[in-house]
Amino acid sequence: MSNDERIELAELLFPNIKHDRNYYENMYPERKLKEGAMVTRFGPSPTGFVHMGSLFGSFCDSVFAKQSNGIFYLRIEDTDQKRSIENGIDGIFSDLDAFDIVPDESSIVGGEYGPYIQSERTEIYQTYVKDLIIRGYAYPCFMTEEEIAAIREEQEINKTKLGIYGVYAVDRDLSLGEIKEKLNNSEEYVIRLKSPGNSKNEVEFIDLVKGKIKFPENDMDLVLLKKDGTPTYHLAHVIDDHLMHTTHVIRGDEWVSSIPLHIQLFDILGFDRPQYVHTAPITKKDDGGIRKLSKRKDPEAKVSYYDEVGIPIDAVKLYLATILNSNFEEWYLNNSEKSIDDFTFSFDKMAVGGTLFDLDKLNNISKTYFSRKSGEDVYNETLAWANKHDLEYAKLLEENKDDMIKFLSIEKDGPRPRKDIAKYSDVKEEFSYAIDSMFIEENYAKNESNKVYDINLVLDYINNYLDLNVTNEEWFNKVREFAVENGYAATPKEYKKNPDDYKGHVGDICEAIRVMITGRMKSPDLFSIMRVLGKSRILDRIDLYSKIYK
RNA sequence: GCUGCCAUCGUCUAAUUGGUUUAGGACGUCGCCCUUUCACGGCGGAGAUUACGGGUUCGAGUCCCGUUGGCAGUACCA
Repeated sequence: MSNDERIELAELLFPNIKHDRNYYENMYPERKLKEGAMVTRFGPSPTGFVHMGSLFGSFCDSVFAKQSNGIFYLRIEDTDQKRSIENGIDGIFSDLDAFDIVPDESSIVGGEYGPYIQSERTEIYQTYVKDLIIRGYAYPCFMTEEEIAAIREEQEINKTKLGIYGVYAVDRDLSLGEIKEKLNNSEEYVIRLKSPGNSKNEVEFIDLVKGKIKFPENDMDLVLLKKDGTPTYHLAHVIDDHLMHTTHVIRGDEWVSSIPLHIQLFDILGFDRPQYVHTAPITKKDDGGIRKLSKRKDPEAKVSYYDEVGIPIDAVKLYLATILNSNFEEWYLNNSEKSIDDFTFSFDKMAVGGTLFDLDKLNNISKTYFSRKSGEDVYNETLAWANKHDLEYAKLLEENKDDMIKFLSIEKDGPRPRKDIAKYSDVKEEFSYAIDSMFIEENYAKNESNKVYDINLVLDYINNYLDLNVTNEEWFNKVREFAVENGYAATPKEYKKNPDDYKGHVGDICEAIRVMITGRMKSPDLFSIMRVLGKSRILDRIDLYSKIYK
């Protein structure tokens, strides 16, 4: 086809495209950012809610943009209208928002480089494709699905590479006359790349996490515009990331094999290539095999799962940070005052292979997260959570605010704070003794002890020995005295030496008190609990206990 | 089939870029200690002949080749 014929073809195919590419090049000039600032983007399809994998991706995007004083923007990739679901976009925004991942530019907050929804950029894509046709790098392809399937079958039998390339790209050299004829017959077509590549040549590129990768050059005539004039991911990626001036394309590593195509497209279009960062998937063991975490099969893949179960969002982010950079975990352990924002992430500390999702680790991270929070913070966060997921409990929390904070603050100060809560829902369980109205008979059934304790002994102690206005040490010494007077050993050690000489030891007395006033065998510091409760509530509980066990 | 990536304790990983490594840490697990219980903390154990085989080298977890295994892509889906 001659130059003039290609221009004629381009006009024929895209009569409505009036601008040329310079129009857009001028409309979206280079960003004015500091040296080293990264421009990253998250490009979800509105096909459902955000899952762990894409949350991880967007977390990377935002972290690297933030720490380099760059820009993180969100681009909705909805070029496949068949898969898009209703409210899909809203779901993405609300999920990201819940994790405090805030794009600097998006279809909601706007920005100079929009529109940020691909379905609104069709004209832009077509402008560039029109240019490609004029320059002989693209052509209309009229192959039907059946024809393509037949080719594929043939290729499978011959065990050659699958796809439309070389001799299989039957429409790549159609004459203008032939094309016109098909157009007049209203045959449907797509626009394919007329790949200038040769698979015998090698292309090389640097991936910032995987390093140098070599591929055979792309020689496939891949689809650029679909039958409906909408772009494929490949085309949209190249044009958008160029026009929006993305510096670092961070995406899942299922894309690495398309790299030869993408860099070819960048080159043909005369764009600078971005840096590529391909991240390993988060995986899960399943039936002996390993697969990506799946929204369908794994509840923990759903980002909303964590909120439902009561794992703090920041704990999840902390976990994401530990799988993002292998040196983060140790840093966080050694910097108890710092937060994720204080850590400098780097691409070379990212895992190359897939990472198995480890709920145990998340749990542990969540526990240390809680241990570093003050009682008041734990209270406030738990209340906020309960307001969403357990209104009844939320009400009780509000009614018992002062007490709750006191209980939650026990053994919180000092270098080794308590580390017993992993989820907001644990608070209700672990602190079941904290709220009077929840402290009912059934509580005692849960104390996992079959023992029946000596009520009179405990009453004697409470009435005649307990002084709540002393130090913990003074208090415990008193308990010791009381124990000895009643035939109990002062220490467990003494008891163990001569068990026959005693009825038991101090610990047994504490256990009796603990079970009666908390309903549990385990609790934070007993004396602290008693101080919060006060004598009369202690007596009430003993009274309740005696009703059941007498 | 073709193309590419990956391979260190159950899991996540470290190993100053080939040089005291009896391969380090964290999570999990087990035991002991601390202790009025639990949690925390401390100490310790089990758990990896660095997938396997060859090569280069004075020296290999680290470099090269092969094998095996896992993963991904191979769409008018992203």
